[in-house]
Amino acid sequence: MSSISLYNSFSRKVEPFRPQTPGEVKMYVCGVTVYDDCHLGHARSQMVFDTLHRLFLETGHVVHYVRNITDIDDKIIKKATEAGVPIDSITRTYIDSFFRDMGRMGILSPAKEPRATEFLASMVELIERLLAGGSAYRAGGDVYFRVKSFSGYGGLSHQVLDDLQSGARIEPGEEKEDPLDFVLWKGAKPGEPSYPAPFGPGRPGWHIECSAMSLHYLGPTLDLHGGGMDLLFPHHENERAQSEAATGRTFARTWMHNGFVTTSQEKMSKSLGNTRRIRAFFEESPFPETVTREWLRYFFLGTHYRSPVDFTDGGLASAKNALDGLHQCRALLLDRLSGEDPESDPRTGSLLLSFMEALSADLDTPVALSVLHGAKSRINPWLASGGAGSPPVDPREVRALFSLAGRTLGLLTTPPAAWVGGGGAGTGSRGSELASEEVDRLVRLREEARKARDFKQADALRDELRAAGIVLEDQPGGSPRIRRI
RNA sequence: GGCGGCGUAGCCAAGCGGUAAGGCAGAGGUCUGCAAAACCUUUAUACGGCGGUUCAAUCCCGCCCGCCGCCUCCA
Repeated sequence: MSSISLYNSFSRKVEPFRPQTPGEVKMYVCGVTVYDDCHLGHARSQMVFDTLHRLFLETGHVVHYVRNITDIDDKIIKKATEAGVPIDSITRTYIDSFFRDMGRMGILSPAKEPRATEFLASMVELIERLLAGGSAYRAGGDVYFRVKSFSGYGGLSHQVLDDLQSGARIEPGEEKEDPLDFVLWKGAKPGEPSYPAPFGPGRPGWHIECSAMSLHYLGPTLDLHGGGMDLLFPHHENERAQSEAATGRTFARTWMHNGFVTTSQEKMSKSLGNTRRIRAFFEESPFPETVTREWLRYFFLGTHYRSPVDFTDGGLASAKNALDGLHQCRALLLDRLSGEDPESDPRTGSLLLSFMEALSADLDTPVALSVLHGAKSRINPWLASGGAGSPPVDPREVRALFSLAGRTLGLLTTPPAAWVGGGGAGTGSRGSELASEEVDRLVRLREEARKARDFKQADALRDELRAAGIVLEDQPGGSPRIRRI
């Protein structure tokens, strides 16, 4: 099995991935702040790390995967206040929404999904350690991290302190020693929700939860820490500073950051108001959930994780059509091989090897997909001939490859009978306005016309259905296949 | 201003020193009453521009042009 190499944001190089304990991976990925539904940016990020998670599992690693849920945050408080409801009614709503979205996308659950509210004590303890060590100080009711006390600051995001200095600001009401310093604990103002702490009631700063939770579950040194590119600075830089200041150990050996999803080439973000929600994508999809899931996954996996992906109808249509071809091939293949036990399929072979090599090379999913297509074009002629002669590649290896794609990429898992081809040119689909009884009636009429060789009438009926979003595909014997677009 | 990324066929997208993977769309064909679907074949003297290094550059270096991101909450 080829070894896995990954791009490390810290060194800015692709390096062999070597966990502290061979065969065991401690990975921590930043989850979401639960004040709104997740958008496609979150979808891609979670999908990238899900793929990595699956790759580790496939290569026999034990994976200690932790993904946090931020349920203490100013935006949550603001939303709750505006709605006049308790904070936990907001967080409960969006935690549910988050889990529903992850489920829809087929994201494998991490081993642990801690929430910030469950780790207040650990955070307080960590802050006290920093205070005791001189890395933090109290000012007003707040506690700040003293950035200048950590010599490696800026090392992760490759920022120079002086350059950062010029952009940093002190908000009104803050009493920082230095504009660069960031808050570890925010003292509560009158009327604000708060948690007790030795240094006064308040709430934790944004970064401290990740330090506390990862330390708790995974110890001082992570093998891998991931998140979106936008978390590199300041979030990850600050996490690293406070963690290393507290433990004196390397916080993360490998840092991974995924690229953005854009619309009209612009970053999709809540502040720009150009987001597209995951739930909306699924709810508006003309396809069943598992089909939509594969569709979205294929779309994102078609671009390397560090590059931006522009979310367009054209790209979506292309992804759906490409997937259709793979599914078609798989359906024929499974049918052909139905008498043979998949358990006896080969475990090795050049196809399987190329696929794994692609994934192992810094998660090169586009190349992995091309391996799938390559297998398809080699096996198709044999399949089309009804399995005559000797196949150009071992069909059982192709079956094994498709199954491998299912385990690692979450693709080609929908049963052939449940796959829905076609369409995909944009979501927000219309669906058909025709009731199925009406469709059946028109199809029957057309069949009668065809039998009578009244093709003019038959074609008119077909056109009518087509206009209503129903495409008919005649089959050799029997009734036509009905496809909704 | 500081730091970083990107620019490859109509569109999307790999490759990153040895002479351009893959997908979508298009074209032609097989099949079909005709279609659709499926299948087969086909589609870049060439990688933003100009210099340089090299036996050899899309891949390395420099400059230029264009686009994007981080530096503030953000996956």
